[in-house]
Amino acid sequence: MGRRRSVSAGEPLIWEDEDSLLVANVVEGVLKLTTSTEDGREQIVGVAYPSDFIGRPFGQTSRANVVALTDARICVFVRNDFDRFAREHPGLEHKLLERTLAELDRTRSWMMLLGRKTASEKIATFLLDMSNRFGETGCAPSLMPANRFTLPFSRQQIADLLGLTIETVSRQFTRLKDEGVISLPSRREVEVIDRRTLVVSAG
Amino acid sequence: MGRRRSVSAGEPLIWEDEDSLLVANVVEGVLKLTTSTEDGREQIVGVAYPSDFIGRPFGQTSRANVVALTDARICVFVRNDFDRFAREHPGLEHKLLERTLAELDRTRSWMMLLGRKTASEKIATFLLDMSNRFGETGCAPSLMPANRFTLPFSRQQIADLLGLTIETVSRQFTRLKDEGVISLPSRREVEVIDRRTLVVSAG
DNA sequence: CCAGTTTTTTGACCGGCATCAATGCGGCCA
DNA sequence: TGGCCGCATTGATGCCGGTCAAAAAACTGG
Repeated sequence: MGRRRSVSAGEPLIWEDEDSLLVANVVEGVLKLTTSTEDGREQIVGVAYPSDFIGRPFGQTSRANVVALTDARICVFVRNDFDRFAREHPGLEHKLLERTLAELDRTRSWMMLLGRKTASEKIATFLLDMSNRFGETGCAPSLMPANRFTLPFSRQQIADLLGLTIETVSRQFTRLKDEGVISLPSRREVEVIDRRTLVVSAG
Repeated sequence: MGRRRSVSAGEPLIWEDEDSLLVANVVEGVLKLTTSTEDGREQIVGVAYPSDFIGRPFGQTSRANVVALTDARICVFVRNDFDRFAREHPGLEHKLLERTLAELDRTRSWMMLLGRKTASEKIATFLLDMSNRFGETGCAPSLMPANRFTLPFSRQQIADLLGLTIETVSRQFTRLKDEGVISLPSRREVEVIDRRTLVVSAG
């Protein structure tokens, strides 16, 4: 009953389709969920990776914008269909509940970062987070964090994720590079050289 | 199957009880969920009001601390019992899912506040939030925000909620008082005089 | 009602991050 | 290959909010 769809990097997802709201599952790629103030300040409030669920079932509509960070493939459902199907299949609802609870946990730990951490702590936490996220590929999940990975974010997006400005993000990156903690083979690539220092300075 | 329990203001909830984890429903009162760094910085990541669910069902354990802000009554369940019961009663799981999704929405909009709003915007947003929250008493829910209410938070707790220091919170309060936007009959009481200004400055 | 304690307010000062501005770099296409 | 455009880096400066310190106000128990 789901319809496959491709979205290319930078493309926003519109959640109305033939006058019915949608929900979706991420099959491949990375997407961002953002909210913004009227004067244009933006905050990334969530990041959706493969197997993550996006959209808002059951009545309410969250007004988060969804934009693909990389080329992505998603599996779209008409919300009313999904709602009905979910109610008839408790196993599905249970899985969705577990995911939502896990997402809430992650979101709450991110609140700690936004409210209380310094710029350098934010960057360190972010890099470790990325490292763990992209280490899950291959064999045992999350046991081996990746020492080298490609960021799905631009500098501006990292800033929007961490509640900083692009300049501060850039300065922190070059500082870590100068201190030999990381190296930056290219704009989007990071290599973690001194993980211990990163862990300590993550706060 | 739930066991009633009273907690007095300031008392932390311990989630282990006879070597089994717990979950609970708030019956009366207000509680805070916090996380903190090793060096003592604290962030309130959630506030639980009557009818809210607290704790972490299904396997995972979130290491948020729960402390009662006011004297409170809660209804406690042994987690394993709750998990089993929930799986056998899809209606309950559905309700819990709806609540969790709503909580996730609220948490995400709080991320915007933490990451991108200024101190005065944070305070204005907070006051409007409180006003709406405590206006729901009586007749039609959330239609009439309260112009006068009692905060369940100390200044320090407001700071921990907004990602500020107690001094900044205090200064913002006195500024709003001096500008005639609010009045402060006592430490914990607030009267909103100029709601429009508050709405505008909430960002 | 008063001494003692905690919470809040106020003040002086400072620093981290934002802001504004300019330069550098890489990718893309003609 | 060269020129352009968007993104990223670097630099100079300023301000908001944090820090440190002290005074004031509000609770507490005797």
